[in-house]
Amino acid sequence: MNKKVDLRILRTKQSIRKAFYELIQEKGYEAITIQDIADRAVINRNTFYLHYENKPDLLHTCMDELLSEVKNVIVQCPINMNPFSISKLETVMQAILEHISRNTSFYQAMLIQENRIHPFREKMENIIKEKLNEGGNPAAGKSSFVISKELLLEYLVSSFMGVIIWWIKNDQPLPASEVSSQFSRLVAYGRLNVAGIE
Amino acid sequence: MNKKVDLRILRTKQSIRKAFYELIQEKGYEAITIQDIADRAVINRNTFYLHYENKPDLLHTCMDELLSEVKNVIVQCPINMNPFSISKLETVMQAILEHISRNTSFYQAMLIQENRIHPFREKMENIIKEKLNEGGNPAAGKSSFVISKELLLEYLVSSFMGVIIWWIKNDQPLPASEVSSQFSRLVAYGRLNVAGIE
DNA sequence: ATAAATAATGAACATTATGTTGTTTATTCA
DNA sequence: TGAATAAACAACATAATGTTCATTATTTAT
Repeated sequence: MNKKVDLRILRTKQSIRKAFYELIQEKGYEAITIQDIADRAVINRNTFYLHYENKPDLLHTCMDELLSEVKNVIVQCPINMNPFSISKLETVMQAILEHISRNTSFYQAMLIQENRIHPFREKMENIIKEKLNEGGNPAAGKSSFVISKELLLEYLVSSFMGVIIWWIKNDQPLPASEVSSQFSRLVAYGRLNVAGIE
Repeated sequence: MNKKVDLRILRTKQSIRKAFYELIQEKGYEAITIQDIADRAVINRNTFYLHYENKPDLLHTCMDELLSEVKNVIVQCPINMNPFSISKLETVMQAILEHISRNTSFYQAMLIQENRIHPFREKMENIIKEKLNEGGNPAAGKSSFVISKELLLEYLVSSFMGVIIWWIKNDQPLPASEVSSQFSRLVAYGRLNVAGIE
């Protein structure tokens, strides 16, 4: 029953988190040393090890906290995705974007910073971008086909995340409602119908 | 004019690359030490520094080589994306997938290995997946709207990469032609028309 | 308000990886 | 075969990690 948390622990943990997020944005995760964190948080390096095993441990703890918030946001959407509908997709995305808006610095630290092999993905995307960017307007067409369910899911999720990251990276150039509306229309009707000519 | 490359250099560089790719797949980029690479390549640790500044330098050199190959593949597609068309998109994607097929181990090392904050993206995607996965079948609809060009580009690229990574991760469960065909249809006509009822 | 509990400090230490500098040995090139 | 140079070998300075232990300070609970 006794659930009091020692104030010192609370204070220390808060300082560490704050220092950590700041440092990630300043120099990137990899470059951070425990001493950096200790200095910034104004604690002894030893004290860090009293609360976290090491740097990855701290990282994962922070991530899990953030992600449980996301989970909450999604759960609190009074919506069940079965049957699937575009307006539901739109609602969920908007909720997530608004949640991100409330925690901008966290998400910038987690999703925008360059890190390891991840830049490879970026570089590769840039190359593909170059090619796709040549594209102007599409031609029309219409039909019904078999699509791998897994492929479709992957398609949805990655475009979802892609748009989110784009939105964060560009300091939210559009309102959350607009982004989620455009996104869901793209998903629903496709590039030809939505963005192209008729 | 004299462009002979010393065989010793060639041999050493090859061993280093080979060792590096193997080690990435075995223990992940972060965990690798220069000594690991030297041991595996059967060279002196010092020799490593004769050819690369440090671990990131080696990584980026490897990445750049691979990426220039991708660039080649894309350029060699005798296709200009302007005007945009779905069959062009399909052709380009198929070319890239086939290129990946020819260099599977490289791409697995580069795109699949877990690394740093990147797992955050994965975790977050999983949460969104959970929600989206509830979805069954869609309803119909049709119209024409304004879509942010940047958002559209980001949408395309990230879904493109997402499908590619999915394909690699799952050991190419479908032929390259099938994946690119399904993908481009999704892009063109949207989830409702392609994957849905109607 | 005070005593007991415990968090934080400070210093020391072993360990491991990095990156550098010479010197020596072996291989390649011409 | 001799000159050039890559690779090996050894030694070193530096920096970060993670652990230990005694001491100090703060918080909690009585």
